[in-house]
Amino acid sequence: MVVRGRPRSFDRDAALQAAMKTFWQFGYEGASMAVLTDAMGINSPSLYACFGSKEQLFREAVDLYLATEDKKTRGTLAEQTTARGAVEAMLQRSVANLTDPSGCRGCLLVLGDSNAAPEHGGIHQYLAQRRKEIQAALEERIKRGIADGDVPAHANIKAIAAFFMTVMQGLSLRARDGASRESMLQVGDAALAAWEALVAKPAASKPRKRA
Amino acid sequence: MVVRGRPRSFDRDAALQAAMKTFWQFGYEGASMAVLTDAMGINSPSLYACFGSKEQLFREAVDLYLATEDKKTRGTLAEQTTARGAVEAMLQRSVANLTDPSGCRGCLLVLGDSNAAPEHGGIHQYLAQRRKEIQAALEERIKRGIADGDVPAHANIKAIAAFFMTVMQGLSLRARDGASRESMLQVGDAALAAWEALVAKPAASKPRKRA
DNA sequence: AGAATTATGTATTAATCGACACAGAATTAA
DNA sequence: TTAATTCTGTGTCGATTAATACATAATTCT
Repeated sequence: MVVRGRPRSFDRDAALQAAMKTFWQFGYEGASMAVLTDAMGINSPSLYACFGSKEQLFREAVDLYLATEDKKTRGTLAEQTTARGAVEAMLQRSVANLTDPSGCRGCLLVLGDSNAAPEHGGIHQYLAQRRKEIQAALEERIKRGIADGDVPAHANIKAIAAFFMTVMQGLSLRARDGASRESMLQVGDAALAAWEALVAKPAASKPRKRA
Repeated sequence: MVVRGRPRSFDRDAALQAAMKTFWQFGYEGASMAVLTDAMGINSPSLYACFGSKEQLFREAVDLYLATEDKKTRGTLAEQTTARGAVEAMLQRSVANLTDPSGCRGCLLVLGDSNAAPEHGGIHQYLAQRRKEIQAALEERIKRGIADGDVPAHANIKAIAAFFMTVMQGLSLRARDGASRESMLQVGDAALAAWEALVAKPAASKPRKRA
């Protein structure tokens, strides 16, 4: 099946990857059409004809990000033999990703919709959903740890996953602020230091006073 | 000393507070002049005559935020008798602040410059400096814990402070995403669970393999 | 070849951005 | 009262935003 009219003069995949890196670096609103078309090497009519709109382009860029950058991080979850090892590897892999030397610091999923413009609620919801999925994957990995026997059965899975997600989101902000990889690894280690206490403590109502 | 010309017809402090809440809710770029002047109840020439520019207004708003909202959080650091208690109180106070029921969720210092528009580098630097000061205050509080004897002398102060700052920054993001106060308190508790391990471990080079 | 189809480049659209010109209003000083 | 001063409201400035109109180029189908 051959397409009929004038053939496209640019590589769609390459243009999408350029768009992804641009969104990664500047966020959704920060990546203006002028910046995007310049980075992609095309004019705006070509962009709209090929991708529909800026928002649809962004969604495709996010999907590409998930399929490439983020997949490596999530892959580490499955590889490790214990839940703790998986979280440790995830943190280290995440820091490596966040301090990308090519200039795209931070996580597209976290910083892409950083300014909450109400008219771009679709963007916000789309990313929030993706973040939710990642947290769910983390919960599943911890649950597997219970099945494997390396995590106590009474561990508060949701709280533990929320904690490590919060740390990774905070690391995204600090990466964008120029934090060194070394200092971020230290933060990851510090978070991991909570592991034993977290899995040991049952999901009790919070005792605000302690001995 | 009486001012000469036509008197100002609005309350400067009230207008500044309205601006602060607007910046708090929308961030620097999200708070457009139209939104600001509407919230402040004045026209843009009055805003410029009174505050200079949008950027100067933002800096004054940040200062007001520090002097009011954030001061309460920092005050808890000094009140507590131990460094651990101070961090615990800080986390709880921070969560309360981040889940402000008036609709301003998250921290102005963290989310105010969320989109890194290169032309607004001054805004970014200003907030980054304020965040740095807060982290320094946290380091000082832990250092005091060493002096008071409730923190081991070999504790890695900078790493501990960076860790809890990272958690609080992550909590800002999750607050903006609508996380419940309950879930955020759980995250704070989880972070605090790392305390004993953190202060116990000397600032050694990271042993990536563990028993 | 000629019609049909699709992409490209130039130029432009309406809307919004931050910022300000200007005239009139409100006050004090002389 | 008159001049000087300062603030207010209307209106608008040039720049930038995302998104297209339009004519032309390049390809396939008949």
